Amino acid sequence: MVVDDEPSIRDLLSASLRFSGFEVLTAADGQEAVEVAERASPDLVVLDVMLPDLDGLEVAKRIDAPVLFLTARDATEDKIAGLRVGDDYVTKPFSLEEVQARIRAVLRRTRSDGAPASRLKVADLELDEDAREVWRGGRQVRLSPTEFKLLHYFMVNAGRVLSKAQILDHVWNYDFGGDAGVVESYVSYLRRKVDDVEPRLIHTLRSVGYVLREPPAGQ
Amino acid sequence: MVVDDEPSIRDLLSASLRFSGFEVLTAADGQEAVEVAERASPDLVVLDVMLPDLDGLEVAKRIDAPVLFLTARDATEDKIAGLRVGDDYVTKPFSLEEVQARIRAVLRRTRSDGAPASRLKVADLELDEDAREVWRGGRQVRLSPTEFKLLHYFMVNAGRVLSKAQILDHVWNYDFGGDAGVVESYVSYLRRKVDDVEPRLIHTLRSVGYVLREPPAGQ
DNA sequence: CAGTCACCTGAGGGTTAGCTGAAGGCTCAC
DNA sequence: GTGAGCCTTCAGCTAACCCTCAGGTGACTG
Repeated sequence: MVVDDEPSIRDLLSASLRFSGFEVLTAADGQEAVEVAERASPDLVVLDVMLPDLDGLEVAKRIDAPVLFLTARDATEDKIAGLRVGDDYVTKPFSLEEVQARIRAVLRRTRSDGAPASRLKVADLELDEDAREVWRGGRQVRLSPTEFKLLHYFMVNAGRVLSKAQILDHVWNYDFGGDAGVVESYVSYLRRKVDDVEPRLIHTLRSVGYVLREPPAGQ
Repeated sequence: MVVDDEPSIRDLLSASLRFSGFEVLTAADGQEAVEVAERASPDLVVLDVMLPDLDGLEVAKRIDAPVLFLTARDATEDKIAGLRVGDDYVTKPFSLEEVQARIRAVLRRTRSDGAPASRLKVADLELDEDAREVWRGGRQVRLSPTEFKLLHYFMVNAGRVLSKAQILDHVWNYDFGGDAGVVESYVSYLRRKVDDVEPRLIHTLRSVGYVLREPPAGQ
């Protein structure tokens, strides 16, 4: 369930989550959130701390589900200190990558703790979401936060061609005004750090976008 | 079993304990506590001394399980003098680290006393929960209470990345209003005391958090 | 084959997260 | 009351990081 009074944020999040295969309900204020949660008992609630009626933390108390808070970058520390175990938060403006990563982490933690081990793998390139570690051919590689988010987005969508606009929308904050040049820069960084050996995994499709995949045998 | 009339405390504790792998029942007052305990015979009861109906000590008498009392910081001494062998207490406001440490200690004492040895170990860093002693590379290190709680939290979660918010929520008291700067200070203290030799075990993940782990061979 | 366009990448500046020394206030023991 | 140890805040500093820009390179087009 997504709870935010701003329609643009609500739509952004719910569209992105639906696309990723989640079932999504929405609510525009605290009152509605509590009611919907009671009827539908969602697995997780994405909840803006600043709501027109009730305080987000108050809403969280009345809901029996883990919560991912959305908060302004400044007003955080003190208030969020009150979050329960299992909850988490993301500061606005966020990127969709960030929100989805946190959602998955919370669900993984909450849900039956037996299995997870969140490891993505493409050829000899491996990424551990929990430990935030990346390996190429057995060698560990250190990535900056943005590099990590970008590589993660590539690996989740391995084999799929991603346009620079798509990448910008998912990996960078939703209010980022800059141009696509920054994507080129970061692809360059990633190539140097994790794609400097054969087989090359990050491929450019001129005037279309990028794709991460293992090249076919005869190439 | 967690017994407290304040829902927020009840939720905080039961969520935290479930997350750590305990099975948790709850009760909101003394009457309910006695009933539930009779049916379910819990291994241990976390019990608020101040309950709306019965006195916590009265409840404890009627329950056949070790008890961890929750008490206000002041009203302690005289009252708690009445606790039985095997029981223990924690003053409000507590930190989750504290409560879990005491719970484990009580269970260890109560349960078949064959196998305690509560020693955590990561690389050449060792921590004894009972003795509250810490060694690095054979040399004993003196830690303040907060330093010890922080290191303990790190070691219990060795290999897992912990955000400053998570650390704040577990190691500091639940009503601590301060900001995350204090975590940085304490990490700094810990580094000086227990992580001033190779291999470094406490690692910073910029804008993510900290992790305690043995660095991989190739780095 | 020349011109154009998309992309690559090195360099540089502004910004921010985190580290740490210092200082003030608190508690507790003596 | 006094001192020691402890907790917390704060500010200056550093290093890492993010983004921009511009020159260069290779690919496609006419």
